[in-house]
Amino acid sequence: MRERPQTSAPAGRPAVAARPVIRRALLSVDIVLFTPHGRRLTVLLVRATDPRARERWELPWDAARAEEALDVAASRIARSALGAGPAWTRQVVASGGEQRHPGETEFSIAYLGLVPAGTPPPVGGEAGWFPLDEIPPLAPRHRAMVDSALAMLRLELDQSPVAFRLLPPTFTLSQLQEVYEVLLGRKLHKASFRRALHAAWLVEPIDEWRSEGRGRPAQLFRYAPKKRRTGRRGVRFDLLG
Amino acid sequence: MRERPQTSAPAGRPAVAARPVIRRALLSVDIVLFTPHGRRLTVLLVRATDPRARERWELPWDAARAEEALDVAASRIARSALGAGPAWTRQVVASGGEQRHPGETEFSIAYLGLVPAGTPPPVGGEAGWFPLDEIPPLAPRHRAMVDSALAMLRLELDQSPVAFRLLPPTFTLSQLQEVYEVLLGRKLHKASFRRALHAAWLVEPIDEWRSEGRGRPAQLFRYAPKKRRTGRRGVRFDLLG
DNA sequence: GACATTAGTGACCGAGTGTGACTAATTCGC
DNA sequence: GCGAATTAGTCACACTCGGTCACTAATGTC
Repeated sequence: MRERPQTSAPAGRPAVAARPVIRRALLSVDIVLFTPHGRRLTVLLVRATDPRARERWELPWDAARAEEALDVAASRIARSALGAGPAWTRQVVASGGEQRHPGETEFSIAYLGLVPAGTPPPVGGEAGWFPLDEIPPLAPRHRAMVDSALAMLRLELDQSPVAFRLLPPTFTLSQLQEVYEVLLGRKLHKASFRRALHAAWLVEPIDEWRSEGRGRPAQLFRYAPKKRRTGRRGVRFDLLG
Repeated sequence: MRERPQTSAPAGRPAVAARPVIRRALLSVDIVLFTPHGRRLTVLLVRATDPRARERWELPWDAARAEEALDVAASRIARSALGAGPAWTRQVVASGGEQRHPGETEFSIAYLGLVPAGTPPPVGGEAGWFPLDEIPPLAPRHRAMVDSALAMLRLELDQSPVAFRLLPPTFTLSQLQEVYEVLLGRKLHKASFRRALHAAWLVEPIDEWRSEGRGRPAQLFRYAPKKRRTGRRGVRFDLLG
C-alpha cells in the first residue's frame, strides 16, 4: 500500500480523511519518427525550440495534455512536425528525471512512428531526416529514446505487419524485402524471406507485373492476411547472458 | 515541430523569447505485483486509499516524484505495499486520461513486479493476493494494467531469466518447470523443456539430491548462465491476423 | 545473339521442436 | 518384503523450420 496521507491516524482511520494531495509533474510526449531513405533508416529531428539553443537538434515533443490520449498526442506532435501523420505509432518507454530532457521536463513518454518513404521534411531547415549513424548530439533522454525506439521497432517487426504500412497498396516482393532489410538493418536471404512470407499467408498476388529498368518484371502483390498462425511455441530461453 | 509558445512573433523571433509554459500533470506510478500461489498466478491488490471507497480494491500506486527515477518509485511502492521489495520489475505501459484511475490522476505509468512464492501480504486485510480469474472489479485503467502486465511478463519470459528470481538459489528442474508453467499459464512438455534449458546453458547441476515425498529424488541445480546465444533468427511473421 | 540483371523456385541439410515411450529411484499400501 | 504408484530423467522418432546453393525465367544492354 502506498504511504498514507498524513491526516490518517496511526491506529484507526479518521471518520473523514482527506484524499492525498498529489504534486503535479512536468510531462512530455516525444516521438521518434523513422523513414527509409534509400537503403538507410533515418530519424526526424527538429531545431531546438528553446530559443537559447537554436543550433541544437531534438526529437519532436510537446507537453502532455490531460484531455488527450497519449497516442493521439503522439500523432498530433508528428503531424505538427512533419505535415503528415505517421503510418503507424507505438509507445516505447516512459523515462524519468535521471536523464536530461531538452525541455527540462521531469517525465517523458516516448513514441515510435513510421513514415512512408519519400515524405519530405518541412521547409526551412527547421527539421531534417538523419541517418542512424549521423545523428547529432542529443539531450541524453532523447538519445536513449532513439535507441529504445529502434530496438522496439525491430521487436515489433515480426509481431505486427508494420512494414506493409511503408509501401503502396500494391508492391513487389523485392520492395517488401528491401523494407524489411532497411528496418532490420541487415540483409535477408531471398528464398528464406519468401518461404516465411508464403507460410504466413500475408500477401496475395494480383494479375499485374511491373518492369523496373532491366531484369525480369516482378509480379505485384497486395497485403491480404488470410490465416491465423497458431504460433504455439515452447519456451525459448533467447537470452543474452 | 510542435506549436510555438504564444510569445514568439509570427514572422521573426524576438531577441529574448520565453520558454514554452507547460501545464503540470497528475502522474502516478502503479505496480502489478505477481506471485505464484500453488499452481496459480496471483496479483496483489490493496484497499482503495480513497476513504470514500474503502470497499474497493486497487493496485498499489503513488504519485510520481520528480527527484526519483521511475523504476525506483515502482520498487518503493511495492515495498510499501508488501514489506519486501520485488525480485524483479519492468516498465509495462503508460496510459492517459481516457480510462479512469482510482486516484483520478491524468496519467499513469504501470510497472510489473515479481515476488517470490510464499511472501505473505501485510497484516489486517488491507492487501491480498488474488488469482487471475478472481480479480474483483477494478478501475478501468487498473484492469487494463493487469492485462498488459501479464502479456508483458509472458513476452519477457524467454528474453530474460526472470523465472529464476522466483526460486531459491538451488532448485530442482521440476520446480523450475513449474514456475514457467505458472507464469505462462500452460503446461510444458518435460523433455522439450529440459532440452531447451540444456541448450541455453543456463543452469548447472550441483552434487546434491532432494527427496520430496514419494518418487525418485531430484538433482539440485543452480542458475549459472554460461554461453551467449547468437540467436540470429530470420524474419518470423508471427502475426495474429 | 551474348551477356548482365533482376525475379522466382526447388532441393538439400542441419538445427530445433512436439511427442510418446522408456528407464530409474523412491514412497505407500498391503 | 513386494508390487503399485509416483516422480525424475533420458532417448528416439517424426516433423518443421531456417540457411544456403543452384537452377530457371524474363527482361534490357551492347
